[in-house]
Amino acid sequence: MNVNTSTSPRVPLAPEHRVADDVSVTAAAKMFAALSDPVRLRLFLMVAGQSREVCACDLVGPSGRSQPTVSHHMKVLVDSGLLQRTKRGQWVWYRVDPERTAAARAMVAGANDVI
Amino acid sequence: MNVNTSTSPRVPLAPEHRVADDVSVTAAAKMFAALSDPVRLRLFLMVAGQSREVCACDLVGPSGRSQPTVSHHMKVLVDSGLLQRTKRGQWVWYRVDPERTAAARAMVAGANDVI
DNA sequence: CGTGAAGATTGACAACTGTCAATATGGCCG
DNA sequence: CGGCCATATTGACAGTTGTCAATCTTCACG
Repeated sequence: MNVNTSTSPRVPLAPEHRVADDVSVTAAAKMFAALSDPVRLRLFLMVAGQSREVCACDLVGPSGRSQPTVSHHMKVLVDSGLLQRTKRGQWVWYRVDPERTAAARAMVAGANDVI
Repeated sequence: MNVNTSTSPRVPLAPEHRVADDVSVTAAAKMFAALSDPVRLRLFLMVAGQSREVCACDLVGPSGRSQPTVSHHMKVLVDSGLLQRTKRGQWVWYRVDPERTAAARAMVAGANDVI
């Protein structure tokens, strides 16, 4: 009944819905990479879940990883841009960067659900 | 002047703002891992940026990677849950899974910005 | 100063990942 | 059937990553 059951493609990708430039894609990929490890995602959530800054000293225990490992993970999160770091006295405090996290969320949002 | 300039920590992490259970954290980490490679993130955006399904055959060229590599990347995206796959005739079509992408976005949203 | 504590850095190692060439699978059409 | 086309799988290899023990650095405070 239908001449073209297999709906041949060739409706190529859409005019020029410019996806995103190299720079922002690379930056976004780096943020997602920072969240791609379960331990590191938990560390991020521990910070993002608070309405105030979180001390590094409160992260080692709950994470179940050694201090150097946690330090390494936090550096990855900061380098990705998702978290910000402040040293106060001997302690280090972390907080979310709202703009960068918003950018990450926007990337996951397709063209459809407009966030 | 201030006895406690260094704002000693010990305001430990917050009552029981349950962060997220093991399962969802692991699942979310898997989704972020899927987006953590620039090439793969682009592939995802090519699909997410369209309002309709996208044929696999339209992804190889623009991605600048070999067909097997693209096939591998798309499998990672599907296995993560971010994309859905349908084979129609000889062609394979991809589309976003709205619920899973929403879940991923929710994870990136801290407690503050309530999405 | 010196001591101790918080956090960072280094080095090492196993596990994982992105990539391609080669090959396999499965569907269309003549 | 037979050939072709789209996509998947396999195998191999270089590069990256998560982890810890050991060590270093920085800071507060006597």
